[in-house]
Amino acid sequence: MEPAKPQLNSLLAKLEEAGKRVTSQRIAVCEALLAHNGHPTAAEIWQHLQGQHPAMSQATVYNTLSALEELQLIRALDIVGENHTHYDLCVHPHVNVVCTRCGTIADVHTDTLEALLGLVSARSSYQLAPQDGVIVYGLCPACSAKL
Amino acid sequence: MEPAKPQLNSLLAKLEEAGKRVTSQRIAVCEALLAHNGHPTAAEIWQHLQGQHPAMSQATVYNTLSALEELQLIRALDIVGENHTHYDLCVHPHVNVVCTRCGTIADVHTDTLEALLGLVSARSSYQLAPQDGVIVYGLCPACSAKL
DNA sequence: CAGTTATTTATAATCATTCTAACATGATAT
DNA sequence: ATATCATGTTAGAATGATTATAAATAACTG
Repeated sequence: MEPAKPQLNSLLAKLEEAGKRVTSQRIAVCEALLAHNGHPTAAEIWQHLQGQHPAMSQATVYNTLSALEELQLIRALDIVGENHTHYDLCVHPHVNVVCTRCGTIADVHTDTLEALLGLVSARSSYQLAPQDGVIVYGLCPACSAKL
Repeated sequence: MEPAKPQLNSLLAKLEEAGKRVTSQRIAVCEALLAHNGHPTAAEIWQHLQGQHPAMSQATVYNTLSALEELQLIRALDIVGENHTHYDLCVHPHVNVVCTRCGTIADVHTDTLEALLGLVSARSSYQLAPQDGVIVYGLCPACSAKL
């Protein structure tokens, strides 16, 4: 059901394919991305790396994330009410569900997404590939329980 | 098909209902919102008002937009690749389609939306009300023609 | 190894948004 | 009306995430 999480090696291989150098910093950022089981921000990645790579600059984290995003290995998520950009490791077609209360982001995988986007596409004459991103806002279970 | 654009009077009435004062600045911001046939940013509103209300401060524009958003009369849209927050005047359930190339935002009204949300809701156990917002990224007709 | 290019780093700059404190305005009650 | 008080506005400063800059470093190529 859930598509497998990308492997470190495949990320690094695709960086190399694209003519980017596979530096220790980029390896570390990729490792941190994979270690974070969620939708990390640049700041979270940088903090996570402070222990093992105290010399890593924030600019390098931003640069690496930009490179990965350009290669479509990760996807940027800008969420209303959050001031940091989050990143999604999963680039398979899926929906990101975001809680309007607490900001929690979840991934939803469904095989019918394509068909439904096809209908939206027909109404808008936009070309919608599901890997381009779908964000739905709502209430997460925890927050809706509190009401 | 397309829900009617909100009227100036109804916006102001709802501000008043909520115990907010209907000041000349707030009227002007609402007028500018309605005059902009799209998804304006705070900066665009402020620029548009420079002619008629040269004393209007940017803080007032931001404050008014925040007030309208809290009352759910407009909706904030944070778009990947855009550094300004856009606002959507339409708070009826609909999909915002965003071009990944040029950032153009379109509103799509479709009865398919409910089906999409029902599906996503079942898989995520999030409570999804369609007016909470749905954003789909893709290519607008103009950009896809250029490829 | 030498030369070239990409990458990293620290730091400064940018810039949308928010905060602050003084002032103005509108509502309310005498 | 007038005084009072809460609310709104303003200019300007502060915040803070991200990006730009320029010097130093590391990786590839021949």
